[in-house]
Amino acid sequence: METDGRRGGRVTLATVADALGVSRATVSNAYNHPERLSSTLRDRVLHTARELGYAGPHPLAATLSRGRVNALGLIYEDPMSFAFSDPAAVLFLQGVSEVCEHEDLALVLISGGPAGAVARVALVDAVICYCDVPIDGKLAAVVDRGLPFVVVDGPRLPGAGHVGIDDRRGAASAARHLLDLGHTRLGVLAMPLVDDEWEGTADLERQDRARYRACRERLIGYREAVEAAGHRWSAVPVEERSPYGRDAGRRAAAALLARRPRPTALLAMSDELALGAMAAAADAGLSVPGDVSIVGFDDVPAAADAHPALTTVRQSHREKGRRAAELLLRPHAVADEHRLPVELVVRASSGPPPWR
Amino acid sequence: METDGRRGGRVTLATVADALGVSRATVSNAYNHPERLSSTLRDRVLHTARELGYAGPHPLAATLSRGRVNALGLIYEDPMSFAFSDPAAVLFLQGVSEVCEHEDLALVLISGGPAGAVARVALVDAVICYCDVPIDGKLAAVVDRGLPFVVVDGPRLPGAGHVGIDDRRGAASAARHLLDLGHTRLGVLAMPLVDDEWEGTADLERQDRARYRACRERLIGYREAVEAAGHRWSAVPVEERSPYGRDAGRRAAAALLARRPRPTALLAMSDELALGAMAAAADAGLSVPGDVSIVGFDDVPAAADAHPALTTVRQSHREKGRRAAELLLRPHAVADEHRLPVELVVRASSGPPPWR
DNA sequence: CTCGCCTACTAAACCGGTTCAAACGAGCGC
DNA sequence: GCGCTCGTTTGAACCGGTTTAGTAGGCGAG
Repeated sequence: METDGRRGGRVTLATVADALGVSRATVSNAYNHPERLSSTLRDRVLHTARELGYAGPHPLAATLSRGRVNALGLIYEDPMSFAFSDPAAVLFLQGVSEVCEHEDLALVLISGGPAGAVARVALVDAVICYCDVPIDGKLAAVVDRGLPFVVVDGPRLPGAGHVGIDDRRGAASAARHLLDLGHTRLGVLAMPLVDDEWEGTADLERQDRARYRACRERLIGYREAVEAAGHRWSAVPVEERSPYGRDAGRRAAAALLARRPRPTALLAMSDELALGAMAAAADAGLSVPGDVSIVGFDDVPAAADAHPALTTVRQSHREKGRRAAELLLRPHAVADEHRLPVELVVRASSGPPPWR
Repeated sequence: METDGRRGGRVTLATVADALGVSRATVSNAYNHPERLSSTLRDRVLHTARELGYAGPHPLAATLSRGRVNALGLIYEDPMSFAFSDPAAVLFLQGVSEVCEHEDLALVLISGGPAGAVARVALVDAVICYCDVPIDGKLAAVVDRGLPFVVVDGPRLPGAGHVGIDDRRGAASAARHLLDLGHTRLGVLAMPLVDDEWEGTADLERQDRARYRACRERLIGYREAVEAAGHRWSAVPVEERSPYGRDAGRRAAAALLARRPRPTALLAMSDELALGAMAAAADAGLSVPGDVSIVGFDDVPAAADAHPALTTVRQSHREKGRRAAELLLRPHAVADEHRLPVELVVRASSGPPPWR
């Protein structure tokens, strides 16, 4: 016998076992398999534990034996703090957290530089990669560790699940909407195509190098619609700004609206960019949609609240979050692909061009 | 000798040690204390590890020995998913995540019911309790486990740090602003005072029972200002709605604006409630601030973007998040108290009453 | 030549539990 | 009185590392 119940003063499961003269297995069972103990003994164990100030099995140790930590990890492309200023990302997080809540799982937000220092050691059972990027440091850490993971909006990766939308079709429907209204001079507001913080009008070569899948697809969608309408894509300026917030949209739109002839319609690759564009239009004394039409992408809540309400492409970020989390809960389904619907929502920010 | 390098096919540190005929300590050192090994041996170890498909020490096991998981926990009063629809909470999260990022810490969002099932086992070193509530299930779990924690906006708890603002003064300044403008018929929009999902006009007795510290303090602030101006507090209707979003504000304001005589100014305990109130005013065909003035609390970004821009009490949620996280990083400082500044921001949603 | 010290590495304890096969005793049918 | 089953309880292995005290060997100084 002679276990080591009192080492260093810490109260461990062994302390309790010794105090009662029972085995550690018994104490462990009192917490994890109460039905295996006589109720008398169980009560004695629990009572003694309380008396000794034992707060129950140390989660870390329990976890090591069991091999499960009951936590889902979430890796974000950029610093995690950026996610909180992106309404779409916040909705996504909400979706994920709903599932976590329901399943009694913790949600672990993993940031810590591209090197993946945190990703390498984060205590999680599986990971949602909310990023649109080829394997970089963080994702590599996940792959190395052999953790199950799901990619959202990004590329399909072998062995990993996938949740996304038909970005191309969504973008095409937005462009077609404007073209159908009679617009011929379009401008595009793009989030960063390449991860180099460059800003300016992205030429075709740069568009081709677009690194982020969703970006690339949306660009292709715009282009297909423009060309299908008989226009030249090369005549459509694509203004790229970094990072990807409202201010970026404002600056990109300012540049586009300063062109002569002025575009009569702006296609924004996100609602945040579009809302920035509305501010730029106001700055320039232009009315929306009288002088310039604006169409966004995402349909975040602020889109409907805007003045005028923003025409945009709806996708459910929350549902994406839910799906991603659920995919990880059913391991056999991890390699699944979920493609969620998109839908053009016509509101007040788009109308016929001024000359019509 | 004869270690157990290959049990069940899993590649562990022992596998690598055996393959090389060195001790496990050596392999461990190769990763954690490279300087303790000759570079020759270190390279051999790392190389063999790669060859065997060993991804490095299992974080869980490492953690058990070291006793640190490098993660901060965050407990939210309500279901975590609610936090993502509250702009103030999102800003707070952003502040926390900034620090986590900088310190290479994971941020663990803990939800999972009031019973604290998740809180009891979440793998974290310390906890931020972003809730304004006496010890309930979740917090009890934290206390039992002896984790260091910080309370934000809630009550001061012995041994725990605290971050908050002077809610009373902030509320008083909002009320004083309206009273100075000449308003005499005020109405208050309150978030839940007691956790019973009740809705209606909270009488003095119910106000007294207000369970949430911030709520209680803001109410007192309003009251003090009202009484200092020579008015009777009991004449000011306090409309309570549950939960605490924009829709709640809309409903509360609708009720207040239906009163005769109609209040000429509304004090909202949060910007979300205030923005809901603006919608209610529009519903009722009332102009803001012509027919009714509205003042919020928080100064979230949407406040400045509203039409008209919202007068409100500014506090920095992000800074609160940062402070809370930082408090936990310096253990000796955990019992500290941080009181952040508040400031009235006068914008366009408040003006003199109609008769002036 | 010897002592002491330093470097490179190892054995064994430890982190705090969980789990599984086996032991034990009691009750029961025959 | 015997063999069985059932419900409890336990010893020992295990989870996968980290760490500390200590050893072997090489080298310089005295």
